[in-house]
This record gives sequence, structure tokens and C-alpha cells, in this order.
Amino acid sequence: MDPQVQHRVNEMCASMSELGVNVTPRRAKVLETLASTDCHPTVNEIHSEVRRIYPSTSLATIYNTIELLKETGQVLELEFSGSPNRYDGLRPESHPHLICLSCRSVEDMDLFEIEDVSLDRVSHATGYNLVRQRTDYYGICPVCQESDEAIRH
Amino acid sequence: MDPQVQHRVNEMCASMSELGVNVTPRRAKVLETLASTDCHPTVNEIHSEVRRIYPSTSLATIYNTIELLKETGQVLELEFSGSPNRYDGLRPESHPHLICLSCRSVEDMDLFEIEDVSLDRVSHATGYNLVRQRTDYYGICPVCQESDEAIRH
DNA sequence: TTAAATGCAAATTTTTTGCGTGATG
DNA sequence: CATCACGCAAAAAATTTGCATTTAA
Repeated sequence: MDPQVQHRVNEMCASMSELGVNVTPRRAKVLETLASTDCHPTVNEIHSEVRRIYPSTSLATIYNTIELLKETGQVLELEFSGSPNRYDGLRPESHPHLICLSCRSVEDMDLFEIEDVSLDRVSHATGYNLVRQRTDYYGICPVCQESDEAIRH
Repeated sequence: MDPQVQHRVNEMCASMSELGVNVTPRRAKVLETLASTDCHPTVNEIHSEVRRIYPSTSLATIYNTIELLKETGQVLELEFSGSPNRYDGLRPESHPHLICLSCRSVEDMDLFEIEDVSLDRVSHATGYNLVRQRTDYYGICPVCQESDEAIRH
């Protein structure tokens, strides 16, 4: 396993143990799946991946494990209505995403262009006790722009 | 009707006409409801409001009307999974929101603390053809903080 | 043997769709 | 009379829940 992935899995395991729950083989596989990709998988995609090793795994177990990770702040959940939620277990802290309206891909966006506004500053300015933020940019990704071009010609 | 509300309703009517659809009385009432509040109502809340005037209105008509508004960029849809979407018809352009995890309130956040990063700049930096953004801050609103205090004492 | 983890299926919730009726120009 | 609007109900999709069984310390 890639050392960076291993490191994240260890972090996630540690926080589950702190929560007082066991990291069973199925749960471990969920963590590994989340830590192994930056594609922001859906619950179904995680389910399929886990089933490759433990074919009898149910969807409820995936939801359950993700719930535990959410409680410990070890996974970022991007909610959508109508389409399945996407999960980021590689970088669970708040960070911006690029979302393609055509192919539904979700990419991490690096911050070089954006000055991050700290939650503390906004909390102070608004009186809210803020715990996380969500920043998404919606549009058409370069690949889909190409495809659209191709179709037009 | 408040002149600011009237102005927004007019804008929304105009864009629906441009789309080539009629602004029927029920649709007009949906627009008015959206323009009359900054509470970011759900589809159900809009439905209830419209039914006060047109009691036979169906939920499908609300969804249908909102779909038309989305097509013309005249309403901002905040998607949530598990809980109903929230709509902002007063300020349909992308702007940040404060979302209370306790009472589920959604408030507009004024920009004084945040330097807005233009879509153009991010588009250029990423190669995406971006059309909108979403920025949410999640936490506990001042009112709920008070209630929590009260409970503790 | 006791508690936690899990599979399974049903229930819930939100949104969408299809179809037939009715209003309107 | 032709088209658009709309109510109604079913369908679809995602997530949650309840319960019985299995697993494992």
C-alpha cells in the first residue's frame, strides 16, 4: 500500500479506536478505499470496492462506517440532492472542490488561487460557532469541454 | 407589496417570459413567495404559502416552477441530501450562506469579511468553464448557542 | 456469554415522471 | 381546437431504521 494511503488509514483507524469502536476487516476496507482515491467515491462505489474482498458486505455497513468517520471528522461529505453524496477521505478538512456539471466528476482544488478565509474570522464576524465550510465551483471540466467541441464538429 | 420584492418579481417574470412560458397566477405566487423572504424556503414551505391563495395547487407545480427559474438563473438552489433543498430567489447570484447545524436555518452572509474570488479567475487557473459557486459555513447560530447555554444551566 | 457488528428488508424522505383533465388564447 | 398548465398518483432514488443473526472478545 502506498505510504501516504497507509498513513491516512492509520489516522482513521486511530480515530475510530478513540471512538471506542472496533476496526473490523470490512470497516478497514472502507477506510482503505476512501484513502486510496481522490475521486470522491459514492457509497455505492465504496460498496463495490469492499465487495471485491468481502462479497457479502451490505450497503448498510458502508453507511454505518461512514457515519462513524463523520463523527470523528475523518471524512468530508459532499451532499447532493438527487444524486448520491460524494466522500473525501484523503483530505477530510474543509477545502474547495471543482464539480463538473456534465460528467459529475469532483476534483480537489488546490488553494494557490484562493486566499482561505479562516473559520475563526467568519465566526467572529457573524457570531456563529462555525465548524466547517464548503466551497464548490460548478462548471464544465476541460475533458467535457473537449467532448462538446468534438460533437459540434 | 414591498417595492424591492416587486422588483424581483418583475425580473423573474421577465425571464420566464423570455423563456417563452406563461406566468400563470400560481407561478406568480411562487415567484412572490420566493422574493418575499430571505429565509431560504423549502419546496414544501413554498407549497403551503401558495396554497393559502390557491388551495388546489400541487407540489409538482412548485417543483416545475422552480425548475423554470433555475433554467433562467433566477433562483439559487442549495442542495442537501436527506433534508429538503432550500431556495434563494431574492439573491439568485452565487453568494455565501451561514447554515445552522442545530436549527437548520440558512442565512445570507454579507461579504464584508470575504474577498470574493471571481469565477473568471478560478476558471482561468483550472481550465474549467465555471458558471457558479457555492460557499457555505456550517456551525451553530447565535440563537441556538443561547438555547444550549440555557439547557446547561 | 455478552456486546458489538452485520445482513436483509422494509420504511422514510425527497424529487421526478407519466398521464389525463382542464383552462386559455 | 390546439397547446400549455396542472393535479394526481405512481415511480425512482438515496438514505435510514428495525430486527434477527453472526461474529468475536
